[in-house]
Amino acid sequence: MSTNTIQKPRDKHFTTILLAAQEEFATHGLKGARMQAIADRAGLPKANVHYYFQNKVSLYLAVLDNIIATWDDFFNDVSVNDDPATALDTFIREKVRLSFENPTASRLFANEILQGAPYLSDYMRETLRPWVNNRAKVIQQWIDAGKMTATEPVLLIFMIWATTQHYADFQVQVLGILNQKEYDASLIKQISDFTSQTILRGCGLEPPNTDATGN
Amino acid sequence: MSTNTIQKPRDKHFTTILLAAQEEFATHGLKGARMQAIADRAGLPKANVHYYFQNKVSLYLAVLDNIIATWDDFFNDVSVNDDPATALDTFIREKVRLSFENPTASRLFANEILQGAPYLSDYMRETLRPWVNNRAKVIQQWIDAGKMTATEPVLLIFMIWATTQHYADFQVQVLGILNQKEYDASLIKQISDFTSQTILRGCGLEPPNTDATGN
DNA sequence: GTCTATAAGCTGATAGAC
DNA sequence: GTCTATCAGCTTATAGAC
Repeated sequence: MSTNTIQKPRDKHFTTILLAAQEEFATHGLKGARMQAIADRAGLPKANVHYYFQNKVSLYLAVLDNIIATWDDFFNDVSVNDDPATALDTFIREKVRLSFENPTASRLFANEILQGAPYLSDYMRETLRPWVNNRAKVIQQWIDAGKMTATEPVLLIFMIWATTQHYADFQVQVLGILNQKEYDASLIKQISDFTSQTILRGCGLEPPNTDATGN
Repeated sequence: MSTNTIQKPRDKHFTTILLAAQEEFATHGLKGARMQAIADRAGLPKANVHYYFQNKVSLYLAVLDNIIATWDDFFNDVSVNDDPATALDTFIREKVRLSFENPTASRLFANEILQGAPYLSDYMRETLRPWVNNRAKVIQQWIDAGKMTATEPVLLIFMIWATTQHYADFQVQVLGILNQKEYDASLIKQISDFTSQTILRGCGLEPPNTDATGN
């Protein structure tokens, strides 16, 4: 009973607080977030939050770590031999899906960057930059192999990020303009199709059939 | 001397504070911004800020008003009779230019939306939504006239916003990945060309020649 | 582990001299 | 109009009972 009751999430409250903090930080940023508001979102007294996390910054770092750890990227395993249309289509659709599934994570990331990325500069230099350069190389190889129109691979990645994350970060604006209360399945489908088709055509690629495959 | 010395900007300090506040609010949002930090950016004592602006919220509203007033939109005067490729190319390039010229305004706007647009809901409903619907109608007329491929006009506008504003809002990330200290003219040209060409091709339009026009 | 109460310091805003 | 000094209230963080 001593060794086999170890749980990775130290406590259910640990996770609860982490999620509550993610929402608060995503909305107001590090400086704007209030420990009391995080406690309220978690439905716990403020002192309880401090029991699990030493202070505001360490809680913020824990949230950032947690997000980056689950920051799946469906463009990792792509290589020259893959079909660029299929690979880019999958990448774009997965990014759109993530935006709707976990908008808070995207917003928190956006807030951190807006504030100058004070706590993510290491991650950007050591992880994100190499990742982008590596993926850009694959796109360049597709271009060199005549599989797609010449373009700027890194700017293409920026465009995919910007377009897909827009629906998470600017959700309030998008819904306000569309005069809708929330995203529904048909809108998400429409956005996925539009984004993939437009960007793929922009790269001189023929978008895969979307109706038959169902995605 | 009594009537003809009226100046619209009540004072040079008025403008100085407004700009300092714009930077602080753009970086940290309303809650995260500090009046002391605004005063420091303006190079004035904190009490001086309160002399010109009653409180934090009214200063924030003044900054928002100031931004929206100068929020030129180069897609206003477009009509069915215009060439969609030229009109969209101009719109995209002007949005890119604004992103590099006044990134702070874009970032402030982004921060307000991330926080749920508490002070811009009226503007979004009464000004922005009608504007988008109106411009979407023109795009739809181009499609109906066979001037461009069928697409979703509103989503196209979102895509242009997202792609162009990305370079202002995520400047730190973009420069970090490109391993550059700041945006230079050749990079801006490259981004303008890429963004316009990719989106126009994505709409089934032939991008205008960019080298000759020097745009 | 949980929670109330409170200390210590920060922040918005103002009073009042110049 | 400008600026120093300062107050009142908010915010982080902890002490200590349970």
